[in-house]
Amino acid sequence: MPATIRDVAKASGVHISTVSRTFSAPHLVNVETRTRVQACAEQLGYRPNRAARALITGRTFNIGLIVADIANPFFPPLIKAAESQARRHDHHIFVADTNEDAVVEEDLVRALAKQVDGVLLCSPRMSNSLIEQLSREVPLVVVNRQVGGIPAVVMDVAHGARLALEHLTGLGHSSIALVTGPRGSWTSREIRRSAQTVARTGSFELTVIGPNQPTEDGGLAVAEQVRRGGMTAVLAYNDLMAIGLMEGLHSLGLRVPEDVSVVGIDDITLSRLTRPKLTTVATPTAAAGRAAVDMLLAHGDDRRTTAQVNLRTELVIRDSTGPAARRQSPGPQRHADPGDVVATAP
Amino acid sequence: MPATIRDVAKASGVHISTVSRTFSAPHLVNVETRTRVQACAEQLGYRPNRAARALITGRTFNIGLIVADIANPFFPPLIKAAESQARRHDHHIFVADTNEDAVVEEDLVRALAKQVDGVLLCSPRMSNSLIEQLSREVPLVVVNRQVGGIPAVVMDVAHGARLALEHLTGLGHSSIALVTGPRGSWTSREIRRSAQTVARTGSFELTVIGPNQPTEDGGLAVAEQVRRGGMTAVLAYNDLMAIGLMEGLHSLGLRVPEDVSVVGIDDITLSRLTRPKLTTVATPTAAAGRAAVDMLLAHGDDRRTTAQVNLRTELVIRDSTGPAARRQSPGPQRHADPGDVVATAP
DNA sequence: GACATCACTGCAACCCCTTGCATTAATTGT
DNA sequence: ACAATTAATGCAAGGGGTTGCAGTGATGTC
Repeated sequence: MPATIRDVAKASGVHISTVSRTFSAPHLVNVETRTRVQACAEQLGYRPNRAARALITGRTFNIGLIVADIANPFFPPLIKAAESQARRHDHHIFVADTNEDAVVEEDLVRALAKQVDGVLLCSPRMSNSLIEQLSREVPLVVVNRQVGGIPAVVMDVAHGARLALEHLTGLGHSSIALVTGPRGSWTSREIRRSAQTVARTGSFELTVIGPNQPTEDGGLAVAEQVRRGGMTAVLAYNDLMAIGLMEGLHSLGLRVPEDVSVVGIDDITLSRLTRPKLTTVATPTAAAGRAAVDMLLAHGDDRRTTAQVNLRTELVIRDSTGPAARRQSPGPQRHADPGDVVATAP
Repeated sequence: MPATIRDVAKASGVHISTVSRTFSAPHLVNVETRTRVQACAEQLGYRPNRAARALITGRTFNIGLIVADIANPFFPPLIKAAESQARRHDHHIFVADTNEDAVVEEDLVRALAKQVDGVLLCSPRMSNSLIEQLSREVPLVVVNRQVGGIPAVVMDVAHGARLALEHLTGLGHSSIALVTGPRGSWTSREIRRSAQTVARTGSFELTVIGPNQPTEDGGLAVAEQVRRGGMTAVLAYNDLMAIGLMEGLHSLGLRVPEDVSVVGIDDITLSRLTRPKLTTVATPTAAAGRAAVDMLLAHGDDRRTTAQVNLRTELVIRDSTGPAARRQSPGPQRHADPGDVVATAP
């Protein structure tokens, strides 16, 4: 039904190649012809078929962006940043949501493959080998993951976790729970690895709880375990879980931070609105989105560019952490009076 | 670099049409040949090029979904519902974000046009005529908008606004502000139209403030105007604005609901976490997502299906509304003790 | 044993567009 | 005035697939 290049050619009495050039290389066609062709095209409502064009040129000017859960406030800033960076290079971003499902994830990469110039795989849940295989089908940049020689943007959550734990031990906590994320999450493994390393110093006892759903419900679900285990502090895989956990603790009659201190990771905007405000490890999500787009686009021009971008995280101390209970400390200590106290990573 | 159908044909010694059938109509090819072809394909890492296939078949099994702001928690439930409904029909959803920009919106529809079987246009900001024009380039379903004969899914926010205002007048408010949304928003116009109709009964005075950015900042920005105007109640275009407004009022020293009552629209999850919890008009976002996908897919099979789906909204009374100030009422009245009181629309 | 039927497979046109090359006409240089 | 450019356009071969039609051999029917 929509007009094709042939219709326009017929209407304006020129060969289709002339119509084609009118749109993709206007300087090659005489100004008179060009205006006539444009007029016909306009009147017929003709638009070049981008899919057909891409079939030949190999460029779509689209970028796919796959996230584990679009409802997680962690992602929007990343997506927005990627979008504006992409727009700067005349590209569009298509977002797809995997629902934390590795199978859906694979499916989506394949669905996007030939419709985009490359895919940004954010916090993927699938296996390394599958990622490597897919990277042979479509240019890939992974975010929050390290796999083989694939371009990656990672955040040093390991360091963030260390900062968080040191903050907690500094407050006198000696029994700390680590609430991990979903199976397949590289970030979760990194955090765990880092936490176990820190724990090996012997300054506190670490209890690992997981894997869990990385949502508020997931956090809420472990509240009971934390209570039973008698831990006085918790580091959660992300803010959403930390917030859910705080709710759960509250409904169990435990106060935060008087009875239990809670630290999240991500620093989503919501973490500033909870009561108490959440202490958390801030991750540079916008920077990650920009960097990922840049890597993908650069990777097209010259091969072998920077294979990995590392971004630093920092600890944002708010009100959900305080001195360990059962100590002679004079009650909850409040940080971050008007603004936030930020301990920058080295 | 990736293998094409020709490579597989050569490797397995058959014609490309046989390879094609092996993947798109396996029952038409002999089981021996088929397995041989599949083996070759597997070994070469061949995947049918979906873009090329779509060029002929006209079907991509993808659906585009365009939203005004992916960071607005209003959208994720809609997106998720659309996704699961789409998956049920073997389709994938690609989401694009317009940043509340009508020009970007148009651009994105065109970018998606030939990569998808249709586009769900959620809360569009562009003009009716442009929407009609675009609908000739790609099948369209609009959500939260009525335009010409284009399939639409709308929510009766007009009724919701009426419920909210009646709730407020019932509490004795006689000076109410309506904080509208962005220019170009059909929903905002509907709310305004409805509010003005209700106001014409003379039971209260309505002050319209807007247009505004439909974000927390947008809400925060009008707090001062509300204070100066002396309104005792506000109906905001959406929850995000209502929440921003509450913050703004708080920092101006006004209490909610004692000094000012606030009602939002959407019932995003966040509205249950604020303090006080937000009274709001709940919109059936998930149902809208499902309905939109259904309409798009049905529209393909037989023409002239239901041209419009209307969804009902309801008022959820929480803690951000109370009796009007400067009355002899005995202080803030609390509704919704453990659960929420829901006043269903007729 | 002649003929219709059937299961496979190949052929070639086509989807919509781009692009290297050839062709033609107009312009420039000397 | 004639060769050499240059500008504008047409031609046709793709890009990676699908699909109606025809051809092949084998099987079934009576």
